[in-house]
Amino acid sequence: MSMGSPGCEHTAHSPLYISHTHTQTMAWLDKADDVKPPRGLLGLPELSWPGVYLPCYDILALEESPWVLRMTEAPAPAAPPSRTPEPNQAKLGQPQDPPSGMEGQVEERSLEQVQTMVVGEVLKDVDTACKLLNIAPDPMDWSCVHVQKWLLWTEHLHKLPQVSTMFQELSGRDLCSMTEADFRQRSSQFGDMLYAHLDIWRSGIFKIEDSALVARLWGMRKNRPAMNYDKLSRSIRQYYKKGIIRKPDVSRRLVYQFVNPI
DNA sequence: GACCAGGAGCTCC
DNA sequence: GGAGCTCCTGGTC
Repeated sequence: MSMGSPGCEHTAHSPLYISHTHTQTMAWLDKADDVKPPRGLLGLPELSWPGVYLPCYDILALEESPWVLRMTEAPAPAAPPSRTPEPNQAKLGQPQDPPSGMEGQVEERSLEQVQTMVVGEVLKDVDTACKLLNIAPDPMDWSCVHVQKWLLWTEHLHKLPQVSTMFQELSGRDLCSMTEADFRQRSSQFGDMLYAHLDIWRSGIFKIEDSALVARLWGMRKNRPAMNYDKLSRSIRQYYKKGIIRKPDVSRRLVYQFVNPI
């Protein structure tokens, strides 16, 4: 794959890229030396594709809310400081007594929604960063320059101090081989946050939780009322030929993987 | 029964 | 002509 070369000018897709409705954004991204993320232009409609599951965050997006996730394997990344309007968000990552009754359900739902928002926003940021920085979606392909670009962008996005200076001379491969403890060693305050963000970048695999629901919503999006999963899956298989989607190496039912563009 | 894979025909732009 | 939907057959789990 050639996308890893420094200065490469291609426009990379997000690991979660499904289709391409952001032509307007692409037009100015190509000449973006200024890496300030366009906060108001982060929209990527397909990222809120309902009924899709992300293994590392156990995310299931439903029709009523863009993203719903269940925390079973990994915590959501730390909330960006600039995106913390809800009081509940301060509770992320903190141990809590299990809620009880209606009040507990409401609180749990609020927490889910906040977590949903955070992860959804981070996933949008991934796609935006790929285009803004001209870097590959797969961190394994990053050069040292790309790593620094990513760090500078993350600094800017989350108003961090100069963490990039603590990760110099590291390629993407080096970065991916580091543990969370390694990250914390380099930045005790923000290492875990950076590690969580990198973890999202490394995720290319998703699972369809409710095939019927996904098919129904796909039909709504495509204005095909008769859509069902049989037809949807046929469409997905068409993406195999285009190199957009494939089955993971260990094939499982309803599990697909986005393919990095060449 | 549900999912997977792929061929072939069709419609739409 | 390409993209995507639809229908179909056959296979696997």
